Amino acid sequence: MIDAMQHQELIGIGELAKRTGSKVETIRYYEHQGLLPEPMRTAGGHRVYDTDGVKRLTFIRRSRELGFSIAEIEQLLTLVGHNYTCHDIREITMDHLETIQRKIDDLQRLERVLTEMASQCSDDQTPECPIIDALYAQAEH
Amino acid sequence: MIDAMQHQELIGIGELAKRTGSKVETIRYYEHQGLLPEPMRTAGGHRVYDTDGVKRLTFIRRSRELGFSIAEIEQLLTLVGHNYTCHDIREITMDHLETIQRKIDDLQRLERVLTEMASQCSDDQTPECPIIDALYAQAEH
DNA sequence: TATACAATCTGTAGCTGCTACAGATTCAAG
DNA sequence: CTTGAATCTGTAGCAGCTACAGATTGTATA
Repeated sequence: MIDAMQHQELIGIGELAKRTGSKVETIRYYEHQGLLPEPMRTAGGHRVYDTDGVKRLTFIRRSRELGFSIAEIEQLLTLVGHNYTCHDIREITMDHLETIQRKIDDLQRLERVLTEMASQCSDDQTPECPIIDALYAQAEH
Repeated sequence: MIDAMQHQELIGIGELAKRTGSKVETIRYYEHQGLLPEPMRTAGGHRVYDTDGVKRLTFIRRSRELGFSIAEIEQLLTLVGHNYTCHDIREITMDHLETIQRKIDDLQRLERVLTEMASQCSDDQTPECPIIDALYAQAEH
């Protein structure tokens, strides 16, 4: 039992930031948002983290890199802490995937319209520009 | 000369919003940001717009729909007001296009990674999930 | 004309996900 | 013990709106 409380490496917020590729302010922000629990403190009030802190923040950072929102990460972390199934997790992931695909579709539409517009430009020194004309035009439908 | 100052239809901010598909608050926001000039007022202080207002706001709204930022729209409007060439306008458009293409690339990378992850899920009721494993894993490089 | 109700007014706070200060304190090394 | 780096709290800023609150104005009907 006492052996179970093994020596844990304790680190400050700067070291945590370095190990997870975060910024110190971002860590405090996550704490404030409830993504990270309030850590232990030194006598002077500085935050102290153990390896659990590193793991949790790594999870958060990787999730953010994959475009999950703070709210989605909260969901994931809550599930992970309670009882989750692979099915639950996959569902959240698939929802997120749909959001991303919608964004891609939207941007590709913009890309097509802008490319088409630019292709009609003379690209010379005259003040006649089909792009400007198009922007002033009322939306047709 | 006097004939040049023809009867202009004057409308309130609500009607302007309706005609351009904006919200009233958005119009005031654009004014505050300097995209729209300060309009005339009634004796009581309500904003009054003419057809120029409609045209300018239409321009802004169409530009926003195409993803141009407020700053880019300011550039475009300044050019349009001064002396612009088709070349100038096309350049701003091409810059914007590049930004959009970068975003598409980023999102497509996410899409690939997430699809790959989800494909490895058993999608069943067990608490073993390759997505969670991947999120906890340290980034390799 | 009186009244009611809609529209508009200004100003401020909230959203997302951080980032960047300021000014005070604490920690660690020499 | 001193110095300088790290950390502390709290607040404001970024984009592009949106959403109030509380006061005023405009307009249509009785």
